[in-house]
Amino acid sequence: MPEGPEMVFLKELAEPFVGQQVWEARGEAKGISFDRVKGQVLQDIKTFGKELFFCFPDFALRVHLMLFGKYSINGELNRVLQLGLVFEAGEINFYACDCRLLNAPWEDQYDWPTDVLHPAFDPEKALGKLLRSPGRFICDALLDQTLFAGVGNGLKNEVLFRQRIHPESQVGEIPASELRALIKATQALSAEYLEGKRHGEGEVHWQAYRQKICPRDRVPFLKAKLGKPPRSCYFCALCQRQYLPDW
DNA sequence: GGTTATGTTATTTC
DNA sequence: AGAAATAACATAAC
Repeated sequence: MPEGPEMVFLKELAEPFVGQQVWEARGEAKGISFDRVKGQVLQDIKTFGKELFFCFPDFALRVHLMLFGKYSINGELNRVLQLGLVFEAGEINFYACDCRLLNAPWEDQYDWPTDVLHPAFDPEKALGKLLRSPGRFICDALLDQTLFAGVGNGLKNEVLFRQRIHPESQVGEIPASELRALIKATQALSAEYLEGKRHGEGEVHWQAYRQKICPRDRVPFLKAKLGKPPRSCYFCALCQRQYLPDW
């Protein structure tokens, strides 16, 4: 479920509830006073990276699907309900996820344009932030939500493959032009996946992530846990260049 | 039954 | 104290 484009898509699915009053709020999520939510009018739905926010006048309900999160709109799943909101137009239910209540002014905690899908995402600003840690591996940097909110392990692998960059390349050794292209490709691929969701193309068509053979070189992808902390990387030893210091 | 996994955060360790 | 490693959590598929 949980990379940025999926969350924007979910936001769009839930948009019919905006402007409606919560008829019932329930679930097992700790730290949420469901009494406080009942009767409130949903003002807006926002996303930041992989986080989804149901915005009310004095607070927001934040949902993060983590690894195994599930949701159902106008239906129920056979699991422990974490958060369920019932409106006149229907209901939305969340399971196996992290749900929290954030008190106003909660929006100040987020640097919204850091989200690669935000209209104001600024590739140059991202490049500046990226270069502050020149010694880290690019596979780690791409997953850093303070740099590229919304990028998950799938997008990470895919964009590195597309740009022909080895995951264990050191940020400071990659030419700035390549980094710029990588950042723009990350933004573009996220938008492309969102557009695919909007057109009902269920699953994303991965070229590298979870794939066996490099479609360019017809050789097996290497699969390894790289980075700190280790995360699965799928990459081609032939076409993805590794940038490392000479010595 | 064991391993793996679209992710983050709390706790422990150095 | 603070950085870094480890554990924890939830769930389905192979």
